[in-house]
Amino acid sequence: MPRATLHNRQDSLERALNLFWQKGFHATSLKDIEHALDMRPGSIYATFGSKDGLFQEALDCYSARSLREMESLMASHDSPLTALATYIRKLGGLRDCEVPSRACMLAKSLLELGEREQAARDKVEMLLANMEARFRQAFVDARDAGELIDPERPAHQPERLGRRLQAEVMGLRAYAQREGESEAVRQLAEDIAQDIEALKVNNTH
Amino acid sequence: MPRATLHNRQDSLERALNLFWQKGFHATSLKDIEHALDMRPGSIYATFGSKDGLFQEALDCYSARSLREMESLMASHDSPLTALATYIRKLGGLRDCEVPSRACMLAKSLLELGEREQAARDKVEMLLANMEARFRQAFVDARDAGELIDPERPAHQPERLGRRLQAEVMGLRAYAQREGESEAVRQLAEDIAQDIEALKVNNTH
DNA sequence: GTTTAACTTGAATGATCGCTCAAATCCAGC
DNA sequence: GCTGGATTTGAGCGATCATTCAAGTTAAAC
Repeated sequence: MPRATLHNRQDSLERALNLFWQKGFHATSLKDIEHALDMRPGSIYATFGSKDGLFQEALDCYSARSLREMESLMASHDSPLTALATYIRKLGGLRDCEVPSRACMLAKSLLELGEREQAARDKVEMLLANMEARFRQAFVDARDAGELIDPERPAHQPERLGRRLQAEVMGLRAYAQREGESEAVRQLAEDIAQDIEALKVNNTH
Repeated sequence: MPRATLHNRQDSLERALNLFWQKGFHATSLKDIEHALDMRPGSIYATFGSKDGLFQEALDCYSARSLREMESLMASHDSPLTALATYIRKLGGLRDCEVPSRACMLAKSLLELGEREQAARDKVEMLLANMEARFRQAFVDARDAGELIDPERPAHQPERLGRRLQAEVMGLRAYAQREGESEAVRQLAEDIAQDIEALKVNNTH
């Protein structure tokens, strides 16, 4: 073993993620990446294969982090529905956060990528399906705990609630991408959160 | 007047819109545009000034069409809330439609455009604000007609309902951009539509 | 038929794109 | 200190990017 790598792979991926998340796939150039990672083209290609490959690894990075945060949030609440409402209310503060983009990286990529980036698109689809499955599981947990006020209603099936929540999150975060009063985003999140709490038995609203 | 224009401006704009809507701003090259409009670079620049200028005019074109459709839908229903529910249910059929993209062109552009396309971004923000204002107006009409079941509830203020609807539409259409069963999109739209109808007095649900 | 100005053409521009690879660099093992 | 092989470098590749403009084309006006 005649030489150690100069750069930490995970750290490089986080930096690349921040770039792609902020500027999108097409608007991010190799020049941008070289600067952000402090690596020369040769090293980048030796490590990640291609711009597309780096992008896909960054997507994994983003998705893993998102799922980790979601898991930690679910673990810290007894009630799945309360956890989800908290999740949404946190997104309501996005406008005042310092993040590469307020929009969801997966949604942003879903809308941006075309046929020429089929592999990355497939990955986005899979990661979105994972996220939706996690949402669905939260509603299954809620139902099994007897938390759902009307589990027989078709629209309150975990499958439909999970799907709906994913769409709400994509919509909320797209809305948060707009310039404008942060209070509007907060209110929007509050309204969505209250709709989730309204699914709960014995809720006071 | 020594020569008539060979190409119809509006027709060219529609073609450009379809291209940009499908591929996004960055992934659409002048080559693509030349082919779609059957025009050479010189004509394109003489007519529209720049790729950015053409894009912005295409945005106007999209927004005007969307507002026109919305207006026509509102006019054909006595109840604003029923009209909005119909609007959403129509979006539920997006997966089976032949459109350049299932996603909203404004949302897609909002997520894609960066600081380098500031002028276009500003235009997107304005057009989104217009659309949100139209949604808000529909809820004002519903309230003034006594259609709203609980007009005093904060979350049922027209301003908040309009904002919410815009976010729901962006979320629904982003979700529709995914590959997958068209039935899922239809159910999602149905669930949103029913929530709108639930705002209505004397609704049977 | 000639003039004239608007319109169209397409080769060419410099910049930038993602990417390659031969050479330089570096350090563990001896 | 030397050596071997993994790692890094950066000049440079061909392709493509958005854009320009001098020249060519066209049809209304006279």
